[in-house]
Amino acid sequence: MRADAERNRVRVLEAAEEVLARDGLAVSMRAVAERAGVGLGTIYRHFPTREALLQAIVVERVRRLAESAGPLLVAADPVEAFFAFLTRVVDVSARKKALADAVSGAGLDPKEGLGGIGGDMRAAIEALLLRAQTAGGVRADLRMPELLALLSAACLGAERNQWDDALRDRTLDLIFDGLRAR
Amino acid sequence: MRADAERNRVRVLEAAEEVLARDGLAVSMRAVAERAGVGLGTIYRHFPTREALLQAIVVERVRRLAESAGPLLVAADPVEAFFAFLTRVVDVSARKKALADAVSGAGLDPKEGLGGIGGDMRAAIEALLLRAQTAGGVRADLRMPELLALLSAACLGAERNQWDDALRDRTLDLIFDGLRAR
Amino acid sequence: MRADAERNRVRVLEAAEEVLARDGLAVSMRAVAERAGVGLGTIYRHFPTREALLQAIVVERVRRLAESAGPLLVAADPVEAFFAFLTRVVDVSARKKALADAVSGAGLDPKEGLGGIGGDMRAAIEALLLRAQTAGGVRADLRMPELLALLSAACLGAERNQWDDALRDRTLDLIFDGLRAR
Amino acid sequence: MRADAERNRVRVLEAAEEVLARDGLAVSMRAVAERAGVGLGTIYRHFPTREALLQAIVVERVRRLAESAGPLLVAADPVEAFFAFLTRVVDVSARKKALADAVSGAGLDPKEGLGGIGGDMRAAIEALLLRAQTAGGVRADLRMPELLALLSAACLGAERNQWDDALRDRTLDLIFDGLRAR
DNA sequence: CATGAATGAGGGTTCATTCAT
DNA sequence: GATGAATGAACCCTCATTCAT
Repeated sequence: MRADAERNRVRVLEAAEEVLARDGLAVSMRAVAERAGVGLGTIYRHFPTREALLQAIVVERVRRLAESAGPLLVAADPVEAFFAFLTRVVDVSARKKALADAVSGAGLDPKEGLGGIGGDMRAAIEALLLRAQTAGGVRADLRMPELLALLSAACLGAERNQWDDALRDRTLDLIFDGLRAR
Repeated sequence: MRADAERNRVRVLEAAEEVLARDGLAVSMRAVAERAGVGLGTIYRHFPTREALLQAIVVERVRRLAESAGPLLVAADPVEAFFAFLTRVVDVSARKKALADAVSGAGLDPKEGLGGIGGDMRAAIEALLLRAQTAGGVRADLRMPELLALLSAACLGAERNQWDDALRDRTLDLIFDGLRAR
Repeated sequence: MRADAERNRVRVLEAAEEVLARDGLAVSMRAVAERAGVGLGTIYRHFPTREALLQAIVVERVRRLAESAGPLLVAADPVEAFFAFLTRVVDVSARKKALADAVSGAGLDPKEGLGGIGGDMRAAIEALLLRAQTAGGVRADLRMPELLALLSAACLGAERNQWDDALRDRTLDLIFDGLRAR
Repeated sequence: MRADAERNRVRVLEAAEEVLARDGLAVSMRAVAERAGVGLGTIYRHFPTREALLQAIVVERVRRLAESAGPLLVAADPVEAFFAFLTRVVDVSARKKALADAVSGAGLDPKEGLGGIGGDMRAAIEALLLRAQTAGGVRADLRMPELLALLSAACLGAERNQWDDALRDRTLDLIFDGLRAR
């Protein structure tokens, strides 16, 4: 039963992930259940509340993203690593709805405020920023609040307007130019 | 009766404007009707659909914003004028919900795509951009798609995270730095 | 429109009344809507909440019952009038579910406590009691709390066990014997 | 395994007993299972249906109550014994929810009708009544149907309105006065 | 024309019961 | 035998939209 339950939990999460990526935070529980090929009750067994399910997905997404920063933290070129990570976050936002909301820290939990993205994510960004600044490639006066505001904005824009790769690159290049040390 | 009808149309629009600014795109038709002191049916007489009403407001807002660009088009300092207008748009976005969506041209009508903001707005921005580039204050290679993407992103971020004036200024300064000619 | 709305309000109340009388407090809103030949939303237009609808019915029932005490308050035989009213309340309880709950003051609003039946009802009973005591037909030491407890119990019993007229009379006779002055 | 099964049956019954006493007939099967420290399926192994489980408890309760009448059947004062037993039943009703329903014989199984309380209970009451009547302390014309109706009503009232000891005594005194031989 | 009452699909959630493990 | 995960009907309630008045 443990195996079954775990399998279903995963199916629910995957289905919710997909539906969320496609339709955004407005997903209905029924839609998730159908996508997962599972009864409504099964979702509620694993997640007490709609909110909880969406949170779980979004937290996991952010966790994975933050985790993916690992190699970049020891990359040879700290500046490139910094910009690469920001690009990655925006890229995922363009492909998966509701990530931008997560990065923005709003929508799911209004209290979260600007820096409401999980501590790991924030820490990863901060570490990458510090390395890039230390390496002299990023303005020394760049602070987290503005950086997060910029990242959040880029993610929201990328999701909302479905930036394609080319537009994303050109737009981020402009932003990144503003962040570089002169 | 023509006068009556027109008066009601205006009342509905004004009420919807207010409610939309306060509560965002999730406004209910009933809320608008109550705010306007008008029956639900009256709204539907003037606007066939919830979508249509919101579109109308958003179009009007954008129109007014575009209109406000007029003086800036003949301002003494084209570069300052260009940045001032962008700042104004972001500023309004932070104060009035759903403007960011308008500028993004998405959410209401997904077909609209990136440049879905009304032609006037787009034209105003383009004209300001051209003047600023000609004056040599803005990178010559800045093109409209990226500029609009940036503006849209900033608006969304400002609305979502309720940028205060200080954060807005600091964040926009970073963006603007990336747009300046070197 | 006023006429229509009022007609529907009445239909909803009548339907709810019937269904409530038949099935008790567990009625579903859908059952009421179907019985009334009305959409679900129509119920919610008139009554903001399930609770509110049931309250309204029950309050009206109690009000009518209390009102029906009027003539008895000036009846020639105060003692007979007193017992007649109690009998009537129990009688209605046996025929219409949820009245007993109302008289018991529980189920709908737990705060109500023992004397939670509307003030009018309570006042009517108290007045009838006083007249009957003054006339010397009812024990002078009978107080309201016990009287209401007895009445509530009889109503609950009559509803639950569907007392027929004969059983009701015999049972109430026993109770009334205990209330009579010796 | 027989022992195991029997032990579980008892645990389920005890848990259901407690939960029922506290929360009334609305108990959920899950609540019972958790209280019993047993899986949901285990309950269904022993009781085919929610109804059946509740029935079983109620039957057991009534059985124990009936059993407790034993000493009273040979008590020195038959009249006092009679009233004492009735008081005890009402007392338990006030403390343990769903007993009143049991005594009323309704709610769980509507077919049961008035005398639906187990034969033992009924027999105990009848025997006590007979002794009390023979002793001349209770009206000779008191019959079982009315007596059970009264008892049922008192139990329901005591449970619903949470009679405290004082109110219970005063109310029962009134009822008992109506039952006494003159 | 204006009104707002009516509609009913759809939303989140609960829970008795079944059955794979 | 025991477990508890899965099921899905049912519940209460909201809201865009229609249409009788």
